[in-house]
Amino acid sequence: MTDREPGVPADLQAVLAALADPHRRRVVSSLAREDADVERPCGSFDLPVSKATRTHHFRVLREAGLVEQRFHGNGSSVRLPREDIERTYPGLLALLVAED
Amino acid sequence: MTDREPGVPADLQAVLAALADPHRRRVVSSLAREDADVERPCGSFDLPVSKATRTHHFRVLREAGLVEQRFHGNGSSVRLPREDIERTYPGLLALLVAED
DNA sequence: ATCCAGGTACGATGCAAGACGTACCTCAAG
DNA sequence: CTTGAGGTACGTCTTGCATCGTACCTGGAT
Repeated sequence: MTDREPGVPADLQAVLAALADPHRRRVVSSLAREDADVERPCGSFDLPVSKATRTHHFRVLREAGLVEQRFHGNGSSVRLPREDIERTYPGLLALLVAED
Repeated sequence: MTDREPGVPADLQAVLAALADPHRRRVVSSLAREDADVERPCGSFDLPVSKATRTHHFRVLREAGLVEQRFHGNGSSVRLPREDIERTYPGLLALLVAED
């Protein structure tokens, strides 16, 4: 089963709301720092929260269009739709990468 | 008077949290669309909220370093520290201006 | 002096959102 | 088949935050 989300970033309101959470921002900036648009398992970001909460955060990111999530049965991975984000909100990812 | 170091935007966390609110984002993008760094009375952004709430929002914006607020007795005005913001978070204002 | 518009401080309220436990699902490895 | 890891759904708890009313302050206009 190769489900993919639409892939178009949501409105700026949703995007900023999603990024206003430190855990979610950390996921996105972590992906944005990768060399390419690599697909990473959701568990590879060690978020100090429970499984249920992690599911919640990835849902918010997905619905904001900030990640594409692929479900493969007993696991799931995320990928940063860099092109789409960059086209809609140019410079946004650079801001996150520059942090710290 | 919670004055921070003047002219320096706060960390990205505070900035994004401040911009996650539609009313506050509207104030900033409205200022960012001005021709120059003009000083505008706080009442000139017609926010559909009470006086107390407006005070609250301007405080958040001020503490995030997104506006400079000048108090002149019985009134107050805000100004966008465009240079400072642009230096710390290049491209941020452009994102807000581009919003419909 | 009085009034009023513009602001702040404080306290209260209502709701959204983050966090969690539990139950349940699916697949892969034993 | 059984087990365990990774995920989701649901209900709940709790915290944070936007909002407001009220009281109070200040300065300009009447």
